Amino acid sequence: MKVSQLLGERYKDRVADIESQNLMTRGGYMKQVGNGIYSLLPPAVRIQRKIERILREEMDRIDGQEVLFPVTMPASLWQSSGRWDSIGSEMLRFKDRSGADMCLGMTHEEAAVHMANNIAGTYQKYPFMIYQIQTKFRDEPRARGGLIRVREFTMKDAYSFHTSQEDLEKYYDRCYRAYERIYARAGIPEVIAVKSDSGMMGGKVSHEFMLLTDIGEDTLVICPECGYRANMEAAECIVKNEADEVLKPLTSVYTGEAKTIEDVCLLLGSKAEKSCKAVVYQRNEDDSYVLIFTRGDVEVNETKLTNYLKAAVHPALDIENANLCAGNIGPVELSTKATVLFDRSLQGATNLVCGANKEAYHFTGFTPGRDLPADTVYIDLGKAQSGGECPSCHKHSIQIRRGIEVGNIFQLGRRYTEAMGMTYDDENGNRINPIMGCYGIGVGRLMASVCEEKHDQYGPIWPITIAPWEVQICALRADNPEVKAEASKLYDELTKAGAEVLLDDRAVSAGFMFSDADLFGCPVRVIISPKTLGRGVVELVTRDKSVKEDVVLEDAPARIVQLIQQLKEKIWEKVPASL
RNA sequence: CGGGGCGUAGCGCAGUUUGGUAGCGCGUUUGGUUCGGGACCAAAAGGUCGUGGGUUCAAAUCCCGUCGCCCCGACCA
Repeated sequence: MKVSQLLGERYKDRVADIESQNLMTRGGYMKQVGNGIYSLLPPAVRIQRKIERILREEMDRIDGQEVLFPVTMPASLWQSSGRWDSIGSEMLRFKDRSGADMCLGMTHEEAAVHMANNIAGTYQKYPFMIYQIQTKFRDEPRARGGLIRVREFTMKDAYSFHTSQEDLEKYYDRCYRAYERIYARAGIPEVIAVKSDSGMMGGKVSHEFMLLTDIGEDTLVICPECGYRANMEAAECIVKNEADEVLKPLTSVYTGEAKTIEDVCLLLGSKAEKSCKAVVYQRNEDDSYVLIFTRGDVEVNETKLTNYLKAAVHPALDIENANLCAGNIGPVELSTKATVLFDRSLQGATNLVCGANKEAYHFTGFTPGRDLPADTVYIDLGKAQSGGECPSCHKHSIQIRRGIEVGNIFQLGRRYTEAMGMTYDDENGNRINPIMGCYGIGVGRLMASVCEEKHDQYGPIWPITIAPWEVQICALRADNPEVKAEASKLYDELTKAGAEVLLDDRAVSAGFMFSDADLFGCPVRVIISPKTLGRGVVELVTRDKSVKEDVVLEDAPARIVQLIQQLKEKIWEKVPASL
């Protein structure tokens, strides 16, 4: 490809806060069409095709069979699993000409079960996995971050079917390994797997693959010592309570206007971790109250709360009513309709400050083990916090980090096969619902994540395995006949040798050409100019500056092909063996 | 869905307070001079001022509606 022919413009000025969005917009990779909806230009499509190729190879390697599900589906398919009603407005629905309800696919468990049903009626077909690479539409309430969080995107989604939990787990591990290979091959071996909350997908075990970065939207809990890694949504919260030797009596103290934890603690000379607070939520379904008592410095993890209650909740809207309950240790009689829960952070705590069930008063000397009923149940509902105890090794302190979710794997169980009546006959002729797993990777998000991880202030530094072109030739002074001829010759020779080459043949100034080249981010750059030709050489540099050398003109094609090979091998060094 | 902001040339913006000939920078086209990190000179093209209505002699500007985009929050497979 010649830059003079390439569709797309590069821009000099910054256009977005998130670097991948900024660089990919400035570099002419994409153009926004609407909120969370983008068109991709040739460089981005080339990257996307290469990522898709890696995905296909790795899915095929774990015995996947590529299929294609429809984007538009009838409501009846989604009604058969119950999700037509359980999924909210993030699924885009519409009616066809006859008035029938339709929707755009946001995931394809239903379609996968529909396809597999009846054609996998005997245990002898199992296990098997089907996957597709296709467009999804999710009507996100708030798209942001360029390709990181969009409404329409390309996704690789895979669905496996098994006759036993053991078999699913074995396959799950293979897929886990395949994912590690995918990220390594795409040039970001830094991606880590974390335990995650399964959310509405159902099922028990699930992992998310995360790229650690400050702009990530997920919060992660990591133990740097033992390797414990979990999404904040799923992370256990363990805080230490050192019991005081002397237990003070429960005493009511006048605290006046002081209401917040900070104010009360300041007034009474206490610390947040020596206090107890109540947080009030309401169930979405009937607005009934849920009170959670936690240690003063511990936040409520709403995901864990939702999972425990098996009901969606929202922070209490009615502030007056909420205040009435908040901060009191004996709220049951105040609000009999409320569900009252005690967080594990209170277990073993002593001499706390807490609300006294009376306006302008607080208790001191509150010791849950003494002052609450003996049968009080303490549940883990807290948000893990930096410095807290690692739930795995129980020795070290956890860290809180941010990450982008670049993929996930779920053990789904029989949730869909049962609901949709998919069965197979086992050895004894019994009809059994197969067990499922599902495995997703967003292609565009992966591309943006690589950009996020691999760039400098001038542009992306694409790993050679997914770079839009492997080599860019910068022909400085393309108006010079000799430069033009040599650049063109090198372009032909490299292309013939199988390299993917971008030739900048425009008669623009050097600075302009180099800036554009930085935005293209090709791993290998060749510079030909009257100056280099005067010495009978071309300049060879890598985008990451690790290689910089002059090469004699006639040796250039061979050396460049060799360098490409070396860069590829470097990527493969970090790719683990497949299972 | 709540709060805030913005829609004027391909891109970025000024002009709106106080109504009166549509502006600037970048980019584009043509010609010339330059030439190793976003060069310079000259000329030119390019806009239903998001959109619908209203007020007015007169609306980018004032009023009402509507659509779209951005940011914060809620939400999120």
